[in-house]
Amino acid sequence: MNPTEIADALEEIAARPFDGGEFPFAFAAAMGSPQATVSKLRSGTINKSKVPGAVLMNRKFYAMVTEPGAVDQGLSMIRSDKKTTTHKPAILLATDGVDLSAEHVASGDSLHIKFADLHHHFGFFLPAAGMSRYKAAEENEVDVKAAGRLAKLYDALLKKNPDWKTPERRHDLNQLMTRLIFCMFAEDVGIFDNNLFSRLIFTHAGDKGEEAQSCIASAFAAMNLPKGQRQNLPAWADAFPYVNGGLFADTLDVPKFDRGAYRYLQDACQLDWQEINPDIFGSMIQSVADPDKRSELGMHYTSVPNILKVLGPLFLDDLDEQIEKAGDSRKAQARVLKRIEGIRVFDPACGSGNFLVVAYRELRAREMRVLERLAQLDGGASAQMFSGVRLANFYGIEITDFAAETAKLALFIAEYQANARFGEMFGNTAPALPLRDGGNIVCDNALRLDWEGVCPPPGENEEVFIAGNPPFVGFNSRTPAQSEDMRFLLADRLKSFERLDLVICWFIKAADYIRGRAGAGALVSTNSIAQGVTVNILWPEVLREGIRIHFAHRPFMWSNNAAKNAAVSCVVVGISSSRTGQSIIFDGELRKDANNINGYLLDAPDVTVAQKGRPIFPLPKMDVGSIARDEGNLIFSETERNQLVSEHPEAAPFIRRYMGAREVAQGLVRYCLWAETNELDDVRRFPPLAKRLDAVAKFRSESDAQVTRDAAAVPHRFGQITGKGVPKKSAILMPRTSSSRRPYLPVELVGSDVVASADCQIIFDPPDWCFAILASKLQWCWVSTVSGRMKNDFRYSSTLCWHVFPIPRFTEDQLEALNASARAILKTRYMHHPKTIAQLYDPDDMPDDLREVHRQNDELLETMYIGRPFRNDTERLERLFKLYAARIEKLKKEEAPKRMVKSNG
DNA sequence: GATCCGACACGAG
DNA sequence: CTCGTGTCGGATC
Repeated sequence: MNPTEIADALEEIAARPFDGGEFPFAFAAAMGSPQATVSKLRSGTINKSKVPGAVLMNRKFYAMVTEPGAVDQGLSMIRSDKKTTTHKPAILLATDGVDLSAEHVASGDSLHIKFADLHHHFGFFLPAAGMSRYKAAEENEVDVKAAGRLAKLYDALLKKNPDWKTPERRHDLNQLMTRLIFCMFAEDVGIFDNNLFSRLIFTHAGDKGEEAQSCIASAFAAMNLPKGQRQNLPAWADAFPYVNGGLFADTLDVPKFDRGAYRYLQDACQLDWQEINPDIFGSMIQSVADPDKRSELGMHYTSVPNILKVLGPLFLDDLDEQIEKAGDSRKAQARVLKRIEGIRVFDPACGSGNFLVVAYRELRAREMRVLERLAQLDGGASAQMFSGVRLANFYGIEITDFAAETAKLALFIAEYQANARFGEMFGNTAPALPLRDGGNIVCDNALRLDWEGVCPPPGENEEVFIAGNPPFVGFNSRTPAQSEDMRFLLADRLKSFERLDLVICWFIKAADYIRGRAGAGALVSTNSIAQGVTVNILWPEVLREGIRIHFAHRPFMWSNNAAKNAAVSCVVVGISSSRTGQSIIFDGELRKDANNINGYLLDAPDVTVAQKGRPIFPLPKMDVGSIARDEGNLIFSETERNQLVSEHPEAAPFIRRYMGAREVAQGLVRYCLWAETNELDDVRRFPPLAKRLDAVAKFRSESDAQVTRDAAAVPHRFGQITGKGVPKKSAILMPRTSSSRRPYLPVELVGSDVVASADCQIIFDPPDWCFAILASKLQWCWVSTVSGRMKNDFRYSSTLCWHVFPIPRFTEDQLEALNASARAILKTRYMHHPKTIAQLYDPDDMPDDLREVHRQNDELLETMYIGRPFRNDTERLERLFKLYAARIEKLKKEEAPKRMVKSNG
């Protein structure tokens, strides 16, 4: 069951006469319980409640039918029932058939409604169906329902007209859908006479819709012809006004309707389309044309607050300031008006147009404010009939046809709604019909297209603002076509880009568009563009020849009203070709003026850190741990290992401790098989091990990767071994992924009997002072700035975090002092045995003595940099980046002569 | 729903 | 060849 089906089922219950004995079971069925489950519920076998008239379904809901007027008592009764604690229903609900009260147990939110309105609140009940709450559904009932009904109509039409499934016909079908939506909207808001469209279609199409095809075709044809030119159309079609405006410009085939499709069309017409939100609705009906995404129901739409994170600092805030400053000056206000009329907004990944819709709406709102102010200033003398904000100033590129069509429609609807408000305010408004020119939405691949062909460069008194939320696609999930697009765009420009996110292409293209002319752009992106290796590759290419980052939102968790938010950390980056204007960094609720915003989205010079496979300071090399590539077969839990060793004590030498990030941070214990290349037969002697080796060989031989298939021949060895794989005496382990909440990185020192997994970086047989550096605040600061991230957590990498970590030249004495400091930290940790690193470094619960020894370590180390401890993290980073930049400069100078020699030789 | 890291293919050097 | 990184995530409490 998806949300719309649940809504429909609840509507049916609400429409039927109330039957108290039946209601809980009907509700269970509406929530998607299969008939068999409902029967068991009815017979009492799985009804956990002992209260008469109440039904409790484990983890789903607890519903009670009460005496008339006793709804709230009923609810508090089941709330306090012990069974509620044991069986954890998601929803509590009590009703007497007139009123209904319900409660969402986890959040405590409650609902008090008339029983007959049950279906209007279906979003609230979704947890009873095992779904999480879907706020979009609660707030935008009409949008969800509309999307659901359109999906059914779409499916029914495709079923009846299989030949329409071809890509060419799909466009026609998509256009048909948007025209139908327009008509349904128009007849509900008064663009058409009340119910004009549905009345005429349902009168003339026959009871079963046998004539729907020709009726709709006639209606559309009429709307595309001025009255008086409709001789060839049936007389009834003359009632339609002339609409035109792109939407109806082309003639269009209409598919055949069968009874089902016809009924779904009727259902859709019955909705009150006046209430739909063009921004959200657009995203929702995108899923209509893509059955795979039906269950998502617009999950990835950008919420209005997130859109405003882009549009606000891009130009709306500036406009507001200008309006504010203009004050009582007629001339200044008129100038603002002029500027608003010259603003063009371009979304190169516009989807169903929600950025454009919001931008349009916001511009209209500001225009209204200015007009209002002007009317006050001159007593209405300058009142104007029409808005100067034209849809033609809104440009979009969208790759999927249905979304592109929807975007055009959404803009029309937004325009209509804005005009209606304009009319309310000023008493006059543009006639809704015929539609004027629409937005310039192009259905094409933005990465292949010359953007200037879509949105011509701004002329005199014009500004273009690029805004949008392009797709984030990591290299693992890219389609071949997307990879091709990246190569097409980037092959000649970037040294390595294959592993970067697709989203960077939009930044490159946006920078190209605005470079050398007045312009600005801002895009939502995954935070990976401001972290890790991407920074040094992407930003030097974007931030050249006058482009700067003029505002940025530091990473925030993606969220919209959808039930299951995409779990991704996002940033917004605004780039501009203008040197003037304050740079601003937004961090959560904070807003901070910046001198310069660099690729890490920090207020710092444009230094970006490049990966280095070897240390560029006097530090030992750090490696990534070894990778088993074994489908788990070379790895043993503690129990498995103990069992093996008790059965085959001679196998013990082949078993070693195996440590990943969890083992380091949380003290888990795992083991792995570890043998030398020539020991395959020695390992095979043990039947349990032989079995595992076979599994490894099988798994590897079926791999897509050549290197892994090759490794099938040595199943007793890890698929990728770093160096010798094991230390002589000791090793420092640094988890590759770790929580960023800890005040220090969870580094650990281990003995020789350990194999590090790829979830750890490892320094083999290190001096102790390395530990002191890795455990320092300075290292933490550096890592928090330059490391890659997973969500918001650190991805430690040797190439960015260690090999390039700036240190001063230490004296022998200083190294000795750091050695001692490292041992002091370790000793303090041991005193808290058996507490794990995760427990010891819990930011809320770090022991005082450990805190103190770390403070001393920091003081010792930092004094070696500048003769005293640093005052704050800003000072730490400044110093580190200065040292880094100087070192890179020096290396370049050393490199240059070498290259000369090479090229001469 | 907050928190915290696993495993591997695949590209880069 | 050897080595390192990313993941509009996922498991787990």
